[in-house]
Amino acid sequence: MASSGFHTHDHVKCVAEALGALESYCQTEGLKFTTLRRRVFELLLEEHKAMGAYDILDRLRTEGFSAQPPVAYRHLDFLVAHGFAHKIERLNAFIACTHIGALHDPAFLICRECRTVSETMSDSSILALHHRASDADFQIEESVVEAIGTCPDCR
Amino acid sequence: MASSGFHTHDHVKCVAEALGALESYCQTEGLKFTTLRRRVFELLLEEHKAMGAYDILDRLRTEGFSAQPPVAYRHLDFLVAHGFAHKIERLNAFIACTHIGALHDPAFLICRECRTVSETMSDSSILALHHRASDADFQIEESVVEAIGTCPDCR
DNA sequence: TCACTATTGTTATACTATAACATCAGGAAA
DNA sequence: TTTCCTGATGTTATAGTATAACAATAGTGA
Ligand SMILES: [Zn+2]
Ligand SMILES: [Zn+2]
Ligand SMILES: [Zn+2]
Ligand SMILES: [Zn+2]
Repeated sequence: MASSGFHTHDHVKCVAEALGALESYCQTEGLKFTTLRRRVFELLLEEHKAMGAYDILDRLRTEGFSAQPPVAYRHLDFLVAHGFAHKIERLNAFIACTHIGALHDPAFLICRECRTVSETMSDSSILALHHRASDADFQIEESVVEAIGTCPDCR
Repeated sequence: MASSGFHTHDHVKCVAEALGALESYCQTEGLKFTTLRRRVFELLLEEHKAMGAYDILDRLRTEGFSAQPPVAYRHLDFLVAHGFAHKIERLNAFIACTHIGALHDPAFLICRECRTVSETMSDSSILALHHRASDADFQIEESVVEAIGTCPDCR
């Protein structure tokens, strides 16, 4: 068991399921489950903490991969585009999705000390905005809901 | 009348009130209402659109002010710290607050085409995240709620 | 074989933000 | 008045984040 999203869970299973989901997604969509795609996702999955693109890059470099900025961004963007990761705007960083396969507008609890992130599938604050948006004839395409604070472990 | 937040309003009055609020705030807090503070705020107030720090800088430069990055960030940070502006994380840009003086957790509707922003005062009690946060013994210190889409004018 | 497409490699550059320190102006204390 | 302190501004340099553009490669199917 490991701490995640500020509660304990079976993280080994958590990682295995996520990797399995990416592999079968790639198969059914005709995408390649390449070494780098897998490895970048594994790095994001190691802990439930936000990682910057350049953190990823440093890890890849020590493992002997090519480590120019575009390789990190390419694979992170791939994961985000297909719903396996999210960008945390407040931190300019990335996190593995913990609700893979579910259509969702994620909301995050982010510890400013340790960068641990807990993901929720939706949040009523965005519903209020949807209401206001329809009043204004505004079409919401994407939402960012992030709460920054300190987690129990960092207090 | 001008369009703002996707609805018409008296923008001349809107600007005048905001500048007046900053001036009296500075007086009561013993802060100086300097030319640059005033000018940066005026630039943000020109339209209800998010402006990047370097957009501000370009404007200052054409007006003969010193235009090194720290001058833009210093005054933008000043406005944000005292509640007269907000940072739009999704755009790495800034916007004048439209609810000056009110304690609020703002939420934004942001047009991806024209960068026009409409600000809502979200009642933080409606955040489902707060509920989840207290379950997890997580203390929220700050929130980011942004919806990105297209406004009526850009369709 | 050939052509096509997806993926990866590489160089260069753009965009965003802050650290650190020098200078200046105004007000309070000596 | 002179000195000192504080807040504000000026300036240089650098750190951190992200993308454009194009070359090379590998696999697929005609
Ligand atoms: Zn886990
Ligand atoms: Zn998710
Ligand atoms: Zn207005
Ligand atoms: Zn506001």
